[in-house]
Amino acid sequence: MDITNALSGLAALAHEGRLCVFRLLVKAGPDGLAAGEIARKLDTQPNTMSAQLLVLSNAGLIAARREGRSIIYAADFEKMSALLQFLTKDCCGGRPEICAPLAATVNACCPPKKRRA
Amino acid sequence: MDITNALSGLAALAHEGRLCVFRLLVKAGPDGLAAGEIARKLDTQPNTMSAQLLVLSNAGLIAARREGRSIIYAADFEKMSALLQFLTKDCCGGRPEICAPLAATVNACCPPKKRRA
DNA sequence: ATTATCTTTCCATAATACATGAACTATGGA
DNA sequence: TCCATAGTTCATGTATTATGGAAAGATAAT
Repeated sequence: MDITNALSGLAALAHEGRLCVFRLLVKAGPDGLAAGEIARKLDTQPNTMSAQLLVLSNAGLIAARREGRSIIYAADFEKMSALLQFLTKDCCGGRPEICAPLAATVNACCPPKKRRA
Repeated sequence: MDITNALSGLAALAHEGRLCVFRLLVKAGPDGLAAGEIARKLDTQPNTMSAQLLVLSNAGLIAARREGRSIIYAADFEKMSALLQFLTKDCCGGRPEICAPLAATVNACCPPKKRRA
């Protein structure tokens, strides 16, 4: 993840429609959702949705695969992680208490494996 | 953190100059840096930098305080955490392995307190 | 082959964001 | 008071981006 990559990801998310799409796909998980289904859920026209999906896809935040007539989009969780890592790089300059809230959230979702939290 | 808030944060970061400013301030920590110093470090004109700082400030990602003739900007780490939490909300739908890389990064920076990691 | 469904691409219009020069405000020192 | 330093604000030209109608591409069913 370099800065160009991070910028395209942030720009892709900095748009109400696309942010909703991304969050929807994050919740949907690896199985993803069909383009038309996303458009219906978010009450957006198919061509507009297609453009939004393209932007997210170009940023690498989501990936597309064809299944019959449908095109299924799914969030790319590794890319998302990489983006967040980029933002939190050197986040607290040795002062862990600064980003403790973030750690708490992430650990609530994904508890550390070593020993048990 | 609601979606409007998140959008302004993401939009603020989706700009090369502003992203560099933010990362610089994240590294600088709570002490922050003076506006002019930031402009010099990033080789940007003072008025352009002022506009960039305003956008970040309006998004709540950084905060300003006056010290003599200087205005010191510092990253707002809580806000940053809130934004990342917003993005990772329901991030893995019960599949912790999906966002494990992020957890690893955050924990490397801010190890969980309970027991020792 | 024809038709229906799902999605994308093309194109024109409208809206928004960006960088810069010039002017302005605020603080501190002589 | 006068001046220098530190930042900000304003106006403007430019460029990028978003949207939706119309048409086209791809797949499946009859």
